Amino acid sequence: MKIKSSRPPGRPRKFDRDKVLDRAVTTFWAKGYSRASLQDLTESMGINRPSLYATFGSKHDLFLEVIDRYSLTLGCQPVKALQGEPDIKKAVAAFFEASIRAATLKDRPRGCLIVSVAVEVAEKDEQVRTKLSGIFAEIDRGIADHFLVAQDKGQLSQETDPQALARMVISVTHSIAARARVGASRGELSRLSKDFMAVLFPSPIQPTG
Amino acid sequence: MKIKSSRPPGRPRKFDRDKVLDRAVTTFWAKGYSRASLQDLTESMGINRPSLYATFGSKHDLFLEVIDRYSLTLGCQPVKALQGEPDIKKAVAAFFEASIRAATLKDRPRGCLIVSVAVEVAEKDEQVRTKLSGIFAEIDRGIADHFLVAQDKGQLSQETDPQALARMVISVTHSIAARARVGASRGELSRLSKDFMAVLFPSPIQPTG
DNA sequence: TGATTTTTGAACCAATGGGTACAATATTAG
DNA sequence: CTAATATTGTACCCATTGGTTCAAAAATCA
Repeated sequence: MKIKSSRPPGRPRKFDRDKVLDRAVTTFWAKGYSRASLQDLTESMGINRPSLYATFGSKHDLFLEVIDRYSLTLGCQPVKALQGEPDIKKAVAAFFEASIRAATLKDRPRGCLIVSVAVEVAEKDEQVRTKLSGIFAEIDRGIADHFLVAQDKGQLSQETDPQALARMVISVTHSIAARARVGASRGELSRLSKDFMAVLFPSPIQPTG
Repeated sequence: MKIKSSRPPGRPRKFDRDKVLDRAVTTFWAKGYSRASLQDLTESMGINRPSLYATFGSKHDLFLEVIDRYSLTLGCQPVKALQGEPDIKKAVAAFFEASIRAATLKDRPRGCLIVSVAVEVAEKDEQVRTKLSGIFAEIDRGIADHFLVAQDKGQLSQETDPQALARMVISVTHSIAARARVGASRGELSRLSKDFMAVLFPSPIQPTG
């Protein structure tokens, strides 16, 4: 009987796949797909070209993986923040806050890798477009489901369309990403999100919507 | 006394400046800044490299002009549609419709040159970032002013913050641009805008939106 | 006409692009 | 130990990049 060895034969790789992937995320996020050169990428990732190609296939394949990696780490934090908050109003507020935070991190590029970078590529790149289309749908569904549950719990009027509310909330984050990228401050972005909160959850006594 | 000649001395140029600029708009819009090569540009514009450089300076300068050109032509159509409609609700509807149309034209790239392309570049390009920042502010102001006038005409509650409403309406178009770019249909985008209309202008008695 | 001014077109340039070949190295299997 | 396997680093490949040179062409001015 063979015991599965802890390590496969051959020279072991010097780097952690996910760690260098995270570096690639930042590089693509900052420079965009085309202006992130192999030199930029290998330097930021701390590996050399053959390692990159052996591990990820090509620059394009790497970019596809980078999109997934971003979605699974930073990109999903707003949705997680929303899902982690039982009260619906607080959940939306947390969603916006997390979006603003993610789009204005100190040591990261501004905006969103998906909205501010990958979307640009989507026009001429069917693989990217298909992937993004799936990610958009997934986010829509994740948030709509959360609102549906809230509706079942009686936190949301039966008149409200959970899907519609989800799309609206997401559109705010798209705007946050765009505005953050061109230099908007956290304060400005917070104002935007507060405006929406006021409209989506009007206080009962307020005379006009 | 010298009569100003209709044409300056020297060989006349073969092309119309704005016309070739429009072609450049489409090329940058489709391919993004970096993947639009000089070859792509000169081919689509129908001029050769020295003409391009003599007329526009460099690829980068051309891109800056392209952003302006887009803003003055296609990009401003939603705002114009809004301003052309006296009734406020209809004005917002027209704004959304024009945004959707501009983002899903048959013979043009999808999305918005500003939101889907130039914003990506903004991160590492201060000139682009500054320009976009100004354009964003201008759009904000243009729409907020329109709402302010509507408020004076009594079409909008005094409680409403025109600037806030402007930002909200604009955020929808940011989302429209992003979603159009990844393949959303006009129907899907219309649904998004209708959701917003329903929230921004709730009709008390109307049974269906 | 001839002098002047400007644009055009083709060819050219150094630098950079993504991607690879290959020998050296580091590990496991026997 | 030796054989087999897989990664690393250097150095290289050629296509493409943004940008330029320069003579020919096309117009105005005198």
